[in-house]
Amino acid sequence: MIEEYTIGVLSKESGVNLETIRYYEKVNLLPKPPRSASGYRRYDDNAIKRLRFIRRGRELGFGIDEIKTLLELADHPDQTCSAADKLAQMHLTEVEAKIKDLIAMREVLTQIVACQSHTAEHCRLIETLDQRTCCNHD
Amino acid sequence: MIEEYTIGVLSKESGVNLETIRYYEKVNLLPKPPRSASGYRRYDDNAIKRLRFIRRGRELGFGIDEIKTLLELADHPDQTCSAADKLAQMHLTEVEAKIKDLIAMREVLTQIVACQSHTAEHCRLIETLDQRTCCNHD
DNA sequence: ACTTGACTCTGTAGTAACTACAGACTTTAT
DNA sequence: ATAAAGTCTGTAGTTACTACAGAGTCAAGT
Repeated sequence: MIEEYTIGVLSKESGVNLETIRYYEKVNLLPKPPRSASGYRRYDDNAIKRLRFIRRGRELGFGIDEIKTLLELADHPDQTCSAADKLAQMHLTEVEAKIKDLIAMREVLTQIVACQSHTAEHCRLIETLDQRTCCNHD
Repeated sequence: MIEEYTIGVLSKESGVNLETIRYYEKVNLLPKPPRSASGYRRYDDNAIKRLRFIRRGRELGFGIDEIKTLLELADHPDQTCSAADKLAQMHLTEVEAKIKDLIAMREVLTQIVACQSHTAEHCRLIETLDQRTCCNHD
């Protein structure tokens, strides 16, 4: 049995925003589906699978172009996987760099928030940005 | 002594890209500086201070609009600081949320990278995105 | 004086990944 | 028959820049 879905149903099934689905089509992440007589997009189960694949990729922080590559790899199960391995490794490195940056931010912000501020003159945040003093200056 | 700088010097002194400085002016983060007879921007020490303030704010992850608010607060040292406190607290919450998301990504990616993959059919990354199995499935 | 190179000017367009309409048409339910 | 909900295309807005193009300006060397 071949089920067909409108874009609204596909959106709910895949967890991807309806407008985003059309956007994915425009950037060639999703193939153009067949249309009904009146021009409505008609999707099948394959589209759901593909869209879920994309959503999981996005949740892992992969970019559109990376996901395109991964989809192509997924379509060729006989190819070696070193390209995907490489992508995963590179992406992990980027994620780790972002975590490092954010943790540095968190450290400063935590110190700022931990202090009681009074007027803007002695405000911890503004002091920090002015680089007049730091929070733990006493 | 009032020192004057061209935009190129200001860029080096503040650590902010030259084009970014013009952009900051356009979005009203930096006041329009006076011009030389030939139309060149002329900055003073105050501009350096302000731009460094902005750079530190950006390094802490604050958005342009938030920094605008902080600059106004910094210009009014007699006001209470609760607005800045609130901004810092809100921003810290956002940073913590981002860290949480990225750590979740890192966890999955680390598992994927830790495994030896062979062909795309049994590729950990593609398996994960297909949600066929997870890395630690055996 | 002239030329060369570095600097600066304005304005526009591109980046990533969507999101939000406007205005028109179609389908479904009452 | 009508109204509500769904869908269509195409464009513009979001964030914080970055990258030009094409023109004018300044400083130093010859």
